[in-house]
Amino acid sequence: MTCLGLVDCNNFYVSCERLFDPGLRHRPVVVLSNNDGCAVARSDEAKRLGIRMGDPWHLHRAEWQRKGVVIRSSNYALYGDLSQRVISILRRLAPSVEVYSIDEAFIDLAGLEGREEGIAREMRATILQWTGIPVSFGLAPTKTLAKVANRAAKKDAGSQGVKSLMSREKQSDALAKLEVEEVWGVATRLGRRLRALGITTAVDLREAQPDLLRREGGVVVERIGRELDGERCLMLDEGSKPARSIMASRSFGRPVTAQRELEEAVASFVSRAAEKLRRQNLAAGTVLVFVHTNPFKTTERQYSASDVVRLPVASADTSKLIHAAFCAVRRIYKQGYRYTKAGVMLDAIEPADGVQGDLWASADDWKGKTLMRTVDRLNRVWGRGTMVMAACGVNKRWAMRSEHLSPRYTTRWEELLRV
DNA sequence: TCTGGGGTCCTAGGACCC
DNA sequence: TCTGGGGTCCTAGGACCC
Repeated sequence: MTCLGLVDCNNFYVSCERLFDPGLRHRPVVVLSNNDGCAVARSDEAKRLGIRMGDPWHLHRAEWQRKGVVIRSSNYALYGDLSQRVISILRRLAPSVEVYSIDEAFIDLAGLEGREEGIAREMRATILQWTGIPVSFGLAPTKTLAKVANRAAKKDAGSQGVKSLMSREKQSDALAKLEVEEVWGVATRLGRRLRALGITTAVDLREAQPDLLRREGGVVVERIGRELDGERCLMLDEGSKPARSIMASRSFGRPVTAQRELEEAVASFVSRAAEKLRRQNLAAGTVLVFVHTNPFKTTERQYSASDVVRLPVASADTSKLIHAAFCAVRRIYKQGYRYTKAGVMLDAIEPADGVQGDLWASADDWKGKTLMRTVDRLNRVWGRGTMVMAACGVNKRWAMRSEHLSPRYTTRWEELLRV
């Protein structure tokens, strides 16, 4: 059985702040979001005080002060830099690494089975020594189980930051203790539906029939169930895919009412998003603008709207994108409302050289050369690991169109042709 | 006065084509 | 003008993640 590791930096933003201010150690620390809006990271001490993710600062300010909580505004440049350092060490130590988020990565430990715990402990010590960032390792045969393992590594002090769920018995133990909503990919909505079926713990989800899960929650939930059962459905994805959408948005510090002000904000969002676009050598085909009033002010009149403008030709040119965005603003702006947030989303993204984003092989050609050529082109254009529309598995009724017929996806044409 | 800012994937369903 | 199977492509919106 092959082994995956999930490496997760502990309370990442807080750990970063502590590196540069050791006086923060052993104290309750909270890092706030942009505009100092709400808590986005808490130290263990802060968590013990009952401070939750997303707690708004302005509502808890006095209370936190009383409890001696140290507050920090976020510094994403710093976190990004430290994240890169951790990742580069991982890349040196592991054969393949998938960066999942700013503070998490999956690593492949295939071929190291039996020694994975020792190896993880060594990696952990190295990362701590070289960067000062404490990390936790979860080891398991699938990504979803590795998530469970990682959580156990953090919760269980005796594990010292490394937890292996490579054996079925250990998996059963850990899953029995886990509420279904705590499984990666299940949140309140899906949790509610699963509970209605009598599935209340992660182990229930593992034991459930895949076709039941398919019927109730689609391919996503089926996949989660199989993954918990030790079947690998989510593969390690090393190739960093080009972005499919790029967004820039902000809450305003104070309510905005004039169209003029909205336009100014939108123009700055577009220019930021366009920069990101160009840095990745991409162009956008559509520009979406959204605005809304303060949803927390239930007594005020609410309004929210969005509008998409299609460009005749995909572009990364800031002025063209701004022009499109202003058309959208003109359509959605209404006088008399107090806007507190707006944003811009660039979509229909394609490589700047003008090659179309989606590549198709029609069903007639499934066994033929066209498919091979399509996948080939796909790999050339997008890099590897990006084809998601192709499914392998039972395939009698291709009329299902975009329904994914298999819980597994692949970009390897050998595998596609085998279907 | 003040409640983040990004993203991804999947599904349903409509318009349209041969 | 209608029938109908088979298929493409796109969009909106839901759900989730960090």
